[in-house]
Amino acid sequence: MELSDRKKIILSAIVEQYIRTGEPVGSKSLLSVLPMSLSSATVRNEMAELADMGYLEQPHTSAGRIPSNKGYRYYVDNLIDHSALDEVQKKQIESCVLESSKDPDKIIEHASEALADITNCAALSTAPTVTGSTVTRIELVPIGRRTAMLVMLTSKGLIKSRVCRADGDITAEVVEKFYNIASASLIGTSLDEISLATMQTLAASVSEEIFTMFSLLAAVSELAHDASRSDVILEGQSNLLNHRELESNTYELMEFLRKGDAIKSLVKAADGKDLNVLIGKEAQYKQLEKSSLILSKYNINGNDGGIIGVVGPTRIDYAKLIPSVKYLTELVGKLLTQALEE
Amino acid sequence: MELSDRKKIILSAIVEQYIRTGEPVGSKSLLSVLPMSLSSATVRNEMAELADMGYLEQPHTSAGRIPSNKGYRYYVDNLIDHSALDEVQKKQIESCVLESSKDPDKIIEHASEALADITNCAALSTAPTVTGSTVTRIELVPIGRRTAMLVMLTSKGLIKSRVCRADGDITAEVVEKFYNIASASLIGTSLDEISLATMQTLAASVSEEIFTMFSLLAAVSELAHDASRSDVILEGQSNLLNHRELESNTYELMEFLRKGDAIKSLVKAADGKDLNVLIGKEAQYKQLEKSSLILSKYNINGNDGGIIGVVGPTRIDYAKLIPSVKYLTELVGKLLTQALEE
DNA sequence: GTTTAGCACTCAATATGTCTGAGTGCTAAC
DNA sequence: GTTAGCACTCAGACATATTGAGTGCTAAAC
Repeated sequence: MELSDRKKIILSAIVEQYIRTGEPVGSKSLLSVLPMSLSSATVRNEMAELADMGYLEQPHTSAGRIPSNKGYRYYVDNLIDHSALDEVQKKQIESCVLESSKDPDKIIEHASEALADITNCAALSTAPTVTGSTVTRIELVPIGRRTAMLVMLTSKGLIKSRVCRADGDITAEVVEKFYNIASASLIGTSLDEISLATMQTLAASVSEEIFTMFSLLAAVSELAHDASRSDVILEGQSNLLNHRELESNTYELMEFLRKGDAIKSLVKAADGKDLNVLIGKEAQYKQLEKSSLILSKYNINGNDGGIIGVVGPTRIDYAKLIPSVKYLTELVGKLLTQALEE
Repeated sequence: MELSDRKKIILSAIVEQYIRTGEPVGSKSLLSVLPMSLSSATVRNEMAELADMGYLEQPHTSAGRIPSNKGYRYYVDNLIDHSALDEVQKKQIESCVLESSKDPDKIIEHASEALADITNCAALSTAPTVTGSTVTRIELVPIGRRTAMLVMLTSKGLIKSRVCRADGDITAEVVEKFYNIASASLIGTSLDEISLATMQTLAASVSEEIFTMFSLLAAVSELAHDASRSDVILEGQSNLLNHRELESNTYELMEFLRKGDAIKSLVKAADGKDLNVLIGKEAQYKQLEKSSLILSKYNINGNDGGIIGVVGPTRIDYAKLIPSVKYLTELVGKLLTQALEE
């Protein structure tokens, strides 16, 4: 399966030229970018062999070659340097990301926005995963007669809050009772254990103001559910319109990304490795068969955080984007570690 | 400027058929949908006159007619019933909107999502306006050694919160000092007065822990700024891809909507009236010249709230969508009034 | 005066045919 | 193993008919 050096050079040149121009690459036009001097016939022979081996394909008989998925795969795995980030890029990423606020959600959102802009692709990201985290604290801040702010803190440092409205007045006693219940039955439990049903039984245990208490506890369960949902955030979808090879099914692609369920499972599957590149059909979804994903994990305090990545056409500039995405996630990791530091 | 009854019927039929089919409407094909029996020649004469008057235009000599902006305008203003909502639609809207949570932001977001789905257009919305509102309360809930949750309540019932991180430990004294400053200098001031600069001078007035205090106050200003920003929320952009008459410049349109500045000013301009329909060039933006907006205001407790509306091609089903949007905003208004009730 | 039938005319869309050129595969010579 | 040369392929561009939905106009019918 090992390719000769010359084949490597030729494959690499074809991939790069195709990525640049979007046109099938012919033997003749390749000559000018090859480092050695060869005739077009020789190149043709090499290309024919590469095609036989499955690295290239031909849109039609009398056209040049384009890389197959396998070709891209080989290129990504063996022919490029995943850390070769040029200074200009680096600076650009830094300037975009570092001017961010200190709110963790904002940092991630902002970073994916920047990524979408820089790459001219759609960017996707997930907030830090909370799987397995427990509730470490719950605050109830009364605001109106029947409204309050609910703040929940989890063992992994994630903070979630929401406004909630009770079906009865939130008196000092209610607040106190709420704290009693919370510290007795909520603190220390894992997020997935807090369902509407368990809250219901919990509320039933109080003697008075059941309804008030229940509406508060229901809000807690919504909040817990919200926190563990870890939606995929999508930015710069409209960039996908700029890639004409996606044109035929941009709508399907955008809907697919928007729905988020499938992409969530992909992202989850990618969670193991630091960097994940999915090329075309490798992603196993019909809607993605003309697209590639570059997903990279960020770490918070050395632990798994979430994922940031890009979606573009298979004909994406891997050599430039892979290092960019990697670098971006490193930066985001650092920023988040800082932001969540006690 | 008044049209004869027959012209009204014909114009209405043309608009409706064009909306349905997307094809220029010819005199012959109109016959079948007209309530009276006429020859195609007569209809042709009427159509020629309507075209002379500017209500119709012709894509090319040998094609049928399509409504001009003026034609749509007449149709919207005089030929349809803005409240004629059929029961099925009504039920559909209700079922989508009512199952919403109690968080105001979520209600609006959810409603626009539903609207986008129902109409197959992009939906846009703004959170309740805060112009002129003042800060009525600020809560600082310490969470970690250096992190806290900041909650701000405004005179119009809007609640905003965020996590903030201080450049020093948030001790009990700091919290107390913060409350002193807040009640002395923040409560009662209007949101736009809370700038980073004023916070800076405010922080300078404290003797100790200037940096800690400043970082907290800076977060307050960010929060105030956030609250008064009133971004335009966009849902279902991908639906725009389904309208082939927008195809040529979907990207420009989507970017235009995403950027939000221009659309914000449009929405603001629309704020006066309960219902606003902008057809094609009426919106004064080149990117919108093939689109129409239907914007409707929701009220909270009888006061101005925000805007919810749809963006689609000029060839949009006004007769169906106008009542739908209107009804949706009424529902949302009720829900929000309920949710924000003390 | 309004309505209608009839007819010549227009023009986008479609189909058909031809040409061109970039690119290939193969063979035979270097 | 490399290269020159040549026959072959085929998408895309271009020119040219064909079709048909639709128009405007006129003159007759109501």
